[in-house]
Amino acid sequence: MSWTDERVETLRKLWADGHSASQIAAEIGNGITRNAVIGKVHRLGLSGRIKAPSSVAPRPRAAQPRAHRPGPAQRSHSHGGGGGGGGMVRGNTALAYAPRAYEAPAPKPLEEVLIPMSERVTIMELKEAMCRWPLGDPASSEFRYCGGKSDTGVTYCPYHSRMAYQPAQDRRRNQEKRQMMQIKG
DNA sequence: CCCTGATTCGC
DNA sequence: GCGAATCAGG
Repeated sequence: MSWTDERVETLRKLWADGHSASQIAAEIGNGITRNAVIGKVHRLGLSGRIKAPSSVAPRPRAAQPRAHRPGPAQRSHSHGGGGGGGGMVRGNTALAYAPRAYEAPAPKPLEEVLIPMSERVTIMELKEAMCRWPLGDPASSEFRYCGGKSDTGVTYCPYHSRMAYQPAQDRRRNQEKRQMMQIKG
């Protein structure tokens, strides 16, 4: 199998959409591994996604003499290990951030400008039937809760309930894969 | 431990 | 060009 134009298109789309390499590999399937995805991403020149340059230390190159690849079934138990020798999807921290957060001069939350000060409540004013959606920095004295009306025992108001449960849609394909690695060893 | 992307380099 | 092995970080 090789990288067809169709696969490259899928790769670019998913990568730009913030999917992790292992997720894309699982999505394309057909023996495409996470490493293959990353390698292709580099060759396509779209590797630098969202990370800040200072986040990754500039490692010295040509300084890691690696033993020649001995064979397909021989590998030392080191760190990483090529993604676990078939490591698949589970955590996906890449989905946590947007693919365009590299230039954010205003770290202020969006809700802070949308919700008037008068509608927000402190933790002391918070009642059971009030929305507990956090606003701002919890370590700051300016920290407030939404305070919108919510049913007793319900955490959020209808508006924030949607936001809280929005990123719950794709948790399917990794189920079988994760079981394979669970039962091994 | 699990994961992530980055890089190297034999093929 | 491809991708496994490896590295480095969370």
